[in-house]
Amino acid sequence: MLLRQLEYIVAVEAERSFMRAADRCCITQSTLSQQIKSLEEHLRIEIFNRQCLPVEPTREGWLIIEKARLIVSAARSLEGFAQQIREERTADGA
Amino acid sequence: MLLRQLEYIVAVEAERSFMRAADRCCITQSTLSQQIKSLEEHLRIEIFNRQCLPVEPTREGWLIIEKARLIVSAARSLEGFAQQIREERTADGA
DNA sequence: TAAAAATACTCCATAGGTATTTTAT
DNA sequence: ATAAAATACCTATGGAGTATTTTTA
Repeated sequence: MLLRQLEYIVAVEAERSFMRAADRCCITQSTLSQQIKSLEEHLRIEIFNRQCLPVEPTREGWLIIEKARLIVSAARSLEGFAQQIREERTADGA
Repeated sequence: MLLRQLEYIVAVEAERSFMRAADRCCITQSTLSQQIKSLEEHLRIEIFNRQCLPVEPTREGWLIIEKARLIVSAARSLEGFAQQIREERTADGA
């Protein structure tokens, strides 16, 4: 399970479209589709229902996406925190 | 930044050893060393002080590891949650 | 029939391994 | 001297791309 794959499902939920989500993630629609499929196979849970357009999360997908959002958010927070540390370092002239 | 790399620094903090942490993560010491270096370069923060043995986190490393632990824990929780969903599914006979 | 998602390839970046060297006690 | 971490080098998996084929509405 990759952090990126969690970002992808969060993006699809937000955009309700694989194409737009791919744009947002700066990857192709093909890669997004493959990576989400790969995550679904890993978890053995279908996250999105493609039987309709626009795509929407399955009942189980919603629960996964909710947790994914927290993880993605915490990961971004870690990156931001690292940047903050670096900035404080230069401000100190260290 | 990879989820696995966060697992690696959490393991090193727990084991206070790259070798034992590698064993725990089922990878070689070499891979662990490379992946932690790669993470440190990505964040541009030195997480562990190797000038001493056993290795210990730097001042800044502690802060990163603390946040990493939360993310790793949330990721494990997501995997466990997925398993739970699958079990409920079979229990329902669906 | 016109969008959007899935798939069949191809490529290559990098996670991971083995063997060795360097470093810390 | 010796245990542990770093590094040089290699391999192979899989993340990502292009082109095309299904799908859904």
